[in-house]
Amino acid sequence: MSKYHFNDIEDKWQKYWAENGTFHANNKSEKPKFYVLDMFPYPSGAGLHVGHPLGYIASDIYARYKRHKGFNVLHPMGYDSFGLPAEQYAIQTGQHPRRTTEENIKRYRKQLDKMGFSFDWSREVRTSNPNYYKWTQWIFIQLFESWYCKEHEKAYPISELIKIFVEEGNVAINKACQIETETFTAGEWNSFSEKRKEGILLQYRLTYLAETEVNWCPELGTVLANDEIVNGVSERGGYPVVRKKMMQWSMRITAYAQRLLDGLDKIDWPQPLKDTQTNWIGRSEGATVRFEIDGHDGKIEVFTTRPDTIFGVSFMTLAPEHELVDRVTTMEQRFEVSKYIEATSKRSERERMADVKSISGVFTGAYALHPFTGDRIPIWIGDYVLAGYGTGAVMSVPSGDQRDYDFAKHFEIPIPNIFEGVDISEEAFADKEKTIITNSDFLNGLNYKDATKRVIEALEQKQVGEGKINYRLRDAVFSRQRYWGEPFPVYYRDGMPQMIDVEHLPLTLPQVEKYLPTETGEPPLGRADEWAWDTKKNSVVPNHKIDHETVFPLELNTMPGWAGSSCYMFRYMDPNNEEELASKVAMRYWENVDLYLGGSEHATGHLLYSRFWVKFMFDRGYLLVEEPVKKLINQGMILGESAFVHRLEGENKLISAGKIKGQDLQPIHADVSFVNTSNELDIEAFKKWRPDFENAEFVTEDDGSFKVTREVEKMSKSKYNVVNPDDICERYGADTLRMYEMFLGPLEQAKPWNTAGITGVHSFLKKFWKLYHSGKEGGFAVDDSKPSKGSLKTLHKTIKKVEEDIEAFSFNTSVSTFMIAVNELTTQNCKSREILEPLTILISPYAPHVAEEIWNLLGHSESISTAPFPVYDQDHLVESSKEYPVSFNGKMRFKLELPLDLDKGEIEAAVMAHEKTAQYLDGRTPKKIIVVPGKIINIVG
RNA sequence: GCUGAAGUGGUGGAAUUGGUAGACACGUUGGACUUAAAAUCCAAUGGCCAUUAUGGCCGUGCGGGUUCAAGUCCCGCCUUCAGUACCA
Repeated sequence: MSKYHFNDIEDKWQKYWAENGTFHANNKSEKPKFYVLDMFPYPSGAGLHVGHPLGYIASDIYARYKRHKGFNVLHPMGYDSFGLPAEQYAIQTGQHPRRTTEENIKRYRKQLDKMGFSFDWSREVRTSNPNYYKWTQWIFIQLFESWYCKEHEKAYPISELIKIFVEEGNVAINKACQIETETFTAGEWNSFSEKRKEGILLQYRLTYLAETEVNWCPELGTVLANDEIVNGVSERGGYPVVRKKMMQWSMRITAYAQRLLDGLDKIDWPQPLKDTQTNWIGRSEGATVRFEIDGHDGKIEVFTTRPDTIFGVSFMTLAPEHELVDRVTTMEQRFEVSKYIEATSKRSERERMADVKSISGVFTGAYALHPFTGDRIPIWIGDYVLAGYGTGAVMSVPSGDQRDYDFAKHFEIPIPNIFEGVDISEEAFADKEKTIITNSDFLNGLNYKDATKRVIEALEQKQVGEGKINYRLRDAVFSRQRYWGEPFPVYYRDGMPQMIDVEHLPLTLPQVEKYLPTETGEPPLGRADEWAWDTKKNSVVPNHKIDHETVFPLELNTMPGWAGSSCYMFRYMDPNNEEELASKVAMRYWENVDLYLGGSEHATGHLLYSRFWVKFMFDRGYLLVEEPVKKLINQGMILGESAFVHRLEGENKLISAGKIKGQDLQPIHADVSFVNTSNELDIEAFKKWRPDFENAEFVTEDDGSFKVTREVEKMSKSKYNVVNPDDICERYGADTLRMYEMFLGPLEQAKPWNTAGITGVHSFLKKFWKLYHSGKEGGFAVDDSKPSKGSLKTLHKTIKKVEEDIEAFSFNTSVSTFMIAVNELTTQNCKSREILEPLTILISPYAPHVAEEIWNLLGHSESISTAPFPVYDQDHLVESSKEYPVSFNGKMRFKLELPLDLDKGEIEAAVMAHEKTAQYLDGRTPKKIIVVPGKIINIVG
């Protein structure tokens, strides 16, 4: 075999790896462990395009490298197989989502196998598999059975909370944990009915049922989380979203806000991603203040980050949805107010967001009382105040906040100045650092920091407010009105949710006729005939048996997409365990993910929820670590280069790119497979694909070719710019694909795919192959000859560089290093086993198939994966002497031939002794000479 | 608006701590082999000027600064991309 027949080699080794279980990780090993994980894919019907495997290739390179380095590597893969597309396909075709999902998974697996990844497939998990989602349901039950103690910043079993209620009521615990519910004594608690007790406990559980205002998407017939909405429309499909009140399961992620923030310091994640999570959590320090209402027993509570400006308050503003609006509005203003509230409620979220500039509001006629001066402060309603943040009410300080300022100007409300030496005639003054408070009684003359401290003390003393930390983070709605998701292990007795006993899990999805919501607006599970829970038999029974004594209705909602992906990384450690999510032994060994690769789009979804669940599981002792992932890398997206032909507006005439000059044109996507690397369109293929252009006139270039224009867009089927990895593997081989994807540019950067450049990497692999096959008649020729000094240097230079590059995830530059090495060794006609064997190991993480084949030809019976990584030997990098360039005023002046065994001082002395050197052009003498071995000598003046 | 990242040849991109800018690859041009094409190999390739070999000047988005020395550090701008957005 003298030619590089990549297809044969790849088939052979993929088969060998599968048969020998080469990449099976063992839970018991003397070696140190290393856990490399990819974000598992949703198996979509479109299959993989060349963009998808980028991260998998990078993680695979790292996994193989770590194996060479002597680690026991866990590198699993699975499928996030619950999801909306399969359900929508089911709605259209009536086919069960399980079936389409399984078909898609088969296709994915085939494509992944073709690329030669070193996944341990024996550990595969699928979120839609009952053996797996049993554990998702189990975690849900644990969350239900837990509450969060703010005082200790930790989750505890709900039984401990009940004990506290029985013994001392909830006054103390509410105060300590900053929970605001009705208070009761121990005696009262004990006299409550079971139902009432359950209702109270529900307000403390980490997952709870509550009527919440949710983002309802009528088109999708479901509720969406904040991170599933982009620009006011659904992320999937782009449908409008409206606010609606519904009874929903929620996750009390807000309990963990501070710990989620603190944990970021301990993990090695990209700074932009950490910043996104920090912003999302949105911690702000300030105070709550309670304003009494004149002639009314209610109080308006506000949150402010600027309590120091409290003497600048000239009005209060409530969100239109605020519960006090109705109660405080005076008779005179009632008409105006209801008119305003109706108008704002009609405006969709999207309009409200788009229209930030226009100011609207209405006076309620009521007045609040200033906590210190007792002044009457008018209470207004304005839609610039959001119901969902803080308390939904603000104390408006027009001199210190631009929005308050604009509102006051618009409605001609006074703007008292409380800042010393500041002109507020044009705009508000919001610079905390330069603030000196004036016209403010006991705060006069103080800066922001001192004034804040003083005013909080005063508020607390008068019991009208206190210092408070507020978070932007909202509790996560956990219910979805869908079929293709995890069913809740929940039935309802007397309207109160009850958990199904853990030993009767999983609760599996029932059959339904259609996957649409019911006519009455219930979720698809409302269509199931058999969806009731028999508490005696502990099994699902037909709905007509519901008697509310022993048989109860089951929850109709299913869980959201992120439920299954929050703890899956732990299931890989022990995927077939029937008793636990994973055994303690396995978890103690694998700890958590050492390296996680995936896209940055999961910053505020999966990655935040996962951290939340893991912290909870840690609190309750089910997990031994507090963070799921130690190091995370966001790979950049590979974009597509779409091709466009241009049609003359209103005519059946297509204009080649070079003939476009200012005509009215309509760009039309052309499939990129009809376009060659010089942007020439295959007109016949295009006509066949779009028969509507069969008779179109093609205005070509002068040479008769028809050219398209190119544009970089997201790679997608609908843009006809998808490049299929199978085709690339067929034509150039998986090794070429893998190396080329790495060579394309820095891993973390978004970059367009361009097949044209692939020949460079492909010819490198051919050269690499030829390095071993240049014997007589092209036979395999490696010998035991002593390597030349040059070859040794090439090898050790390569080891050093490649090792550094892999550790820094600069996979693109290490491919260049290989190219240089192979070129040099070819020039040197190197045949020495001492060089070529380690070189093979170096390349194997990038080009595993060809390396494995060569390794085999070199006479090894074991797979190359277990070979030890070559050790770099500095001695071989250094020659006996070297010509040193000497730099001088930044420009190279001359070169000096010096032996290399000199130390720095000796080299400096040698340079100083050289009479021409020791002077600058202006005659000054350098004070110091800096020697950088192997590179340059610097003279410092 | 806020936060973050980034601006280097025709193109993708290298450049370790401030130390020969443009590695490596694509593309382009020329050459070898071939009846021819493909494949392969060799050479040139930032710009401008000079050319008898040796050379010279400019050059990392723009304007300043620090330094013997700046793509890299500092100050002030411009542009692009991403995230987020009435968060009190």
